[in-house]
Amino acid sequence: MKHIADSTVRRLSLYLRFLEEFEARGLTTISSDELAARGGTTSAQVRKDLSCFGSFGKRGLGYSVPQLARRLREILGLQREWRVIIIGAGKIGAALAQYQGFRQRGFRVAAVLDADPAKIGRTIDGFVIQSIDELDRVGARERADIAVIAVPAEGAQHVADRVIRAGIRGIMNFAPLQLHVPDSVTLRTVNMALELEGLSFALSNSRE
Amino acid sequence: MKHIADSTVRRLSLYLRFLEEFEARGLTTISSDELAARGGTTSAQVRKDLSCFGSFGKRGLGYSVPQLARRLREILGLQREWRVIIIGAGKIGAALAQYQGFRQRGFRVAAVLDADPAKIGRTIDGFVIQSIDELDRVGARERADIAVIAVPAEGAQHVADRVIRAGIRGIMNFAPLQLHVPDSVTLRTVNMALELEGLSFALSNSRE
DNA sequence: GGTAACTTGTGAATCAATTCACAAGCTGGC
DNA sequence: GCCAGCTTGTGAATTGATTCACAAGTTACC
Repeated sequence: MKHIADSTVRRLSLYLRFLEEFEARGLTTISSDELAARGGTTSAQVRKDLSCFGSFGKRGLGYSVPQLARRLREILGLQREWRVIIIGAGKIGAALAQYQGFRQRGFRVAAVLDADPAKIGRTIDGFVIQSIDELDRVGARERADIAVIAVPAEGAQHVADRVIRAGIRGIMNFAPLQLHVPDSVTLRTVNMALELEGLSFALSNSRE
Repeated sequence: MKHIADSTVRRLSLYLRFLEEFEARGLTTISSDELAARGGTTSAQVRKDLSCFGSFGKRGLGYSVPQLARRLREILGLQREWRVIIIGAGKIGAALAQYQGFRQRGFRVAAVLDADPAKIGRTIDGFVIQSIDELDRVGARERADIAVIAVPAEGAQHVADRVIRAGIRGIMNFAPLQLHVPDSVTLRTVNMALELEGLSFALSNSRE
């Protein structure tokens, strides 16, 4: 299959979100124009995005809401459950462990790990915090697919290396730095500082 | 000035992060190659990014670390303090209110607001939670520059509209949906579900 | 059955971002 | 002062993403 751009995948997720809304409202068909309006893009973009994976619409009519939703879930790999390990039981890790949005969309938190001996054994939202030295064991036992790295910047690359050695191939990084991972591993980084600085730049340079 | 792409601004932030590290280690010059290696990009990219704003390097030598860092802080608008209002005192809002990374980079949390009467008056990390109906007043009193929207998806667009009406021109959105804002307002969205689904897609389509 | 009104899917064209490649400039050593 | 060794800054080339534009297909209605 041809390579699919990140931006395309992001938009597919958005489309799916809208489709689920439409589904809940009992609508059965939707046009690329309607999807585009909701996502802040254009109808041509919507059609191009979808055309990467086949043609699901009916000319003159649009797309079947439930059918397209199902197809998008397949494409995004959301029919199955993904098992997530959270590493770092600080503020962010704890917030994520409790976050309902994970579970709702098929991402099940399987364990919470931390390096701090003082935290090990305590519970967060039902999870007993385990030592990060258990990473290999816990990862294997829980058949973890994805690791969420929510540790301070200093330790993050080291943690990432261990995660990869444990055979986990998806990493979501909340540490405020750029991790280096091999091509076989998929990395997404959420860096609040970066986003804020983006706002800072835009605000600084807008009123001219 | 020519329009600067988001991706460029993001990289500038990254470069600044590295420069600060180098500065702390007492290094005085750095080449585009070294910056590129850290950021997972190429030296040509680094030079192009910087060339949007002038030429700061010395041929044959590289860039002065403190000088380039200062210049990047200027470009990104980080010499001044930005005042942030957090709207939504749930899990995410609370985690953000306590997050030290904000303060460290010149973003001062000025207030925390919520719509739930049961929460108003309670404190989070020193902030008395105020009613969202006070938005106009609090925004003006605190001279807020940026609003962080950390409310459930249902209410988010409505909150955004009020934020904009209150004259706030920068929005960082944590609600899992696409907000619509006029061009005069700068919006950044952090959508965990989107990122996770990106991982799901990549993992589903990698082992072929 | 025919026509009017829509909407998709997609090649072609445009617009944007990244990479290439090299002249020009700086430094240190002799 | 001159040469060798680096490194920047930047047009040109390439690669990638988005938008345009339209043929082809579908439905509703008379």
